[in-house]
Amino acid sequence: MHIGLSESDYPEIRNVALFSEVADEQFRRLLRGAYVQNFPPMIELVTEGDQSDFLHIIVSGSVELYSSWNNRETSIATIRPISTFILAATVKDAQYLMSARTLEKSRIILIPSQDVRAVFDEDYHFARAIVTELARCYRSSVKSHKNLKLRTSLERLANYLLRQQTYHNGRSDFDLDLEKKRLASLLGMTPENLSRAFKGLQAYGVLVNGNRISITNSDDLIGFAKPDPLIDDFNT
Amino acid sequence: MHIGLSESDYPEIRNVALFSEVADEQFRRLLRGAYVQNFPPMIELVTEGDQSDFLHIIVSGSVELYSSWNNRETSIATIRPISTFILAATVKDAQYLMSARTLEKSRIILIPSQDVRAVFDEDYHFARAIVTELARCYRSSVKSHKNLKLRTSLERLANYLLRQQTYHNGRSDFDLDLEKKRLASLLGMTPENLSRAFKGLQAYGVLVNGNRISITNSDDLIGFAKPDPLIDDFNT
DNA sequence: CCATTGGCTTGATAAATGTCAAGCGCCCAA
DNA sequence: TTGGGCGCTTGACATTTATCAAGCCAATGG
Repeated sequence: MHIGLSESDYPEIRNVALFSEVADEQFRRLLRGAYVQNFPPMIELVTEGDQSDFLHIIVSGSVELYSSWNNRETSIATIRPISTFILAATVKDAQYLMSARTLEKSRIILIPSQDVRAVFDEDYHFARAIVTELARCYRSSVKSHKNLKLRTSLERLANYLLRQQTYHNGRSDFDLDLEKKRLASLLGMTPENLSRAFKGLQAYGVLVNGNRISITNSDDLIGFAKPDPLIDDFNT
Repeated sequence: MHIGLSESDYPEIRNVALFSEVADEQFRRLLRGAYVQNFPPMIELVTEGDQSDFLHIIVSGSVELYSSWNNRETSIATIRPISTFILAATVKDAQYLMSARTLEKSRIILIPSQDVRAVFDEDYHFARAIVTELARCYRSSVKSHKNLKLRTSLERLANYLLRQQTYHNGRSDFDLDLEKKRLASLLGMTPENLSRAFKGLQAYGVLVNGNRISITNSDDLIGFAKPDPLIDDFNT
């Protein structure tokens, strides 16, 4: 199951922002102890509460970060290539705060956490990249917090759709890349409520047909959703 | 209003975890451009959307981080000495995502963001400390996210009270260190609802008298609140 | 092919939370 | 001293959201 990385994988990993500036020697050291694995869908990669052994990098597929308490479960984020996840636990050498599972067949690189910390200590560019990535994750968590506390579920859905539309280059039609029940959990509501919320957005020109979304009147939807770069932009 | 730092302030600042390991030369450089100011209560120190000019360190008093959207406002955290805030915007050279205001008369040190970034580039220990602090902030934001999505308002209040009790060394009586309306906002509810939530916790041995809280039966309250280190511990 | 499963939707209902209005009590400044 | 403002509480009510039960439909596997 565990397969060492081959040199042919290296260029791809170099493309991950975290590693693009690392000195060659340190880069090789990072990958020397690394594994790459292909996972089927719905495999639990990480369990909250466990000690952080590996930094994970998703190369293809998709991964859901989620968390449980008292028999309830909530989706916290979906991760798509190419990206790392659970970096904070790795740098702090602490317990995972979230669990992670594959949603589809996914290819994941695992780098031993201790190697990440060691290279952090030796390579300035890597340290800089880690700080940038951590700051990005932190800020994105704060945005998510604002989204949850300042908006109703209908507003969260409306803004989610607008973000998806942007992601699809502004097309008026696009497919949801997530099961609706997971989207509901991500947005902090029940699947039943999500169904009703989609109905509620018909009044603002949103048509739903299975996974297909059509936004017939962007201005109308924007008028309702009031998107805000300090909540909805992933890059600020 | 702006007052340069004097050398007598240095030892105090050294105690901030972020600076404890910085080389002396870099430490002096950081503080050379810094200011210290005393602010009255309810002064807006930082406005969301503004560019990050200074890293803030609170030396005494208390500061509320909050955010607004569409005429709604929510409290996100309260910061107490000695601690920094809004570090992520500083290291990313980005816009503030939250506003900050003093709650009481507070003493704040302001270090130009560019100096922070410059010293980060030169001093390894400082870089390490920034990463640790960022990871801590990120993880605390994730905990807060879990708290909001996995728990009802009554459960959030119950766990808040248990955390406060721990902070007060487990005493059965202690004072809230926050106005109730701010606590309500922090916990994601209205002041009216907080009043009723306190009533609802009477059944688990919580007595409220003004700002005074008495927890007459910790086990009972713990049984209801089900505190979880992965949500409620600040140090993991 | 059929039966089963799981995701999704819908309606009815319940629970949680918010809103509005009123009143109490405390603090502070005129 | 007193009047107003503000924080807090309470009650009545509205809205939002969740829960439960049933049914539809598409995908899947025997």
